[in-house]
Amino acid sequence: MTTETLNIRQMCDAFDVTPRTLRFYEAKELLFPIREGQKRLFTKRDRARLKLILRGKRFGFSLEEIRQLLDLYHMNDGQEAQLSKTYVLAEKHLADMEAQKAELEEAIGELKAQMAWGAEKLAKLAKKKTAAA
Amino acid sequence: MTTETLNIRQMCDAFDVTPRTLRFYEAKELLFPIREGQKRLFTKRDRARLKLILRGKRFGFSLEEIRQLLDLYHMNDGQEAQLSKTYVLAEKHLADMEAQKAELEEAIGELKAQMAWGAEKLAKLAKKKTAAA
DNA sequence: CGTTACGTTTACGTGCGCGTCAACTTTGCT
DNA sequence: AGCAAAGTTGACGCGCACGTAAACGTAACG
Repeated sequence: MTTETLNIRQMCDAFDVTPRTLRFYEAKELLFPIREGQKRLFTKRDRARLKLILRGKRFGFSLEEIRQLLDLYHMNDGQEAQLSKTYVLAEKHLADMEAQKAELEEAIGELKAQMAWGAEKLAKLAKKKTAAA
Repeated sequence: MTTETLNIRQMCDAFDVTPRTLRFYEAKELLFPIREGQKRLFTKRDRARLKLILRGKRFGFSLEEIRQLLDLYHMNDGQEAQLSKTYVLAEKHLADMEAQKAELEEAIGELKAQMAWGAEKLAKLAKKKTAAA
């Protein structure tokens, strides 16, 4: 296997974030790196979680919302009592995401239309210039 | 036609925002309500812009990014010099949005998979309870 | 004429997501 | 032993997107 854990620098390079960000996420209980002495070691689980965190951010979720969602992905068998609550939360997020997808598709359509309009205008300007030359 | 312009309260009710938000957007030059005395009147153009602003926010764009994008939607014939620049900007945003759409679809797929896993667990728990009763 | 409702400006405050020191420990060379 | 590199813990700072309170204008209503 490749290196089982990453130190903070490797983690930063791998995900293009700063050490401050990783420590901040740990403070907010989004990541749980293990300690070797006082140094952090990021496990495969942390890498999976960070990927989800960064994705969530791109979708406009707050870190707190993301933290709650991560529970679904990293639920283990000792926490079955919470599973139902987490499931309901996931349903809401799924609905959010699908709504966002629909809106995104609409927005893309509109933007394309606007761009087509702009392209036409630009073509006219180019023509004018050519004619003037 | 219905009311041609809206006062600040009507505008707030129509879009579920606060007066502070509308004034803030005006200060940032995202909206340009006309004045009747010192009171703001929001035109159809402002309503169209606000709709785009709120949409942009949901997609994670900053107000400054949104302000620049709005130029594409409200380009008039006096500003053709800027058109090319705005067009390039729009291309970037379009690429962003399509990338986001792809990622969103992937995320939705993964979340659904996780939820299926969770649903199975829940079913098992329900069974156990039934058996115990 | 007062007062109630709605709007305005000005200005300071707030929560989030980190950036940026400063001061210190630990580790790895040489 | 000495020293630089890498990492750590506070703690304060900052930009964004507003919230919130104070003090004021004005238009309408009884």
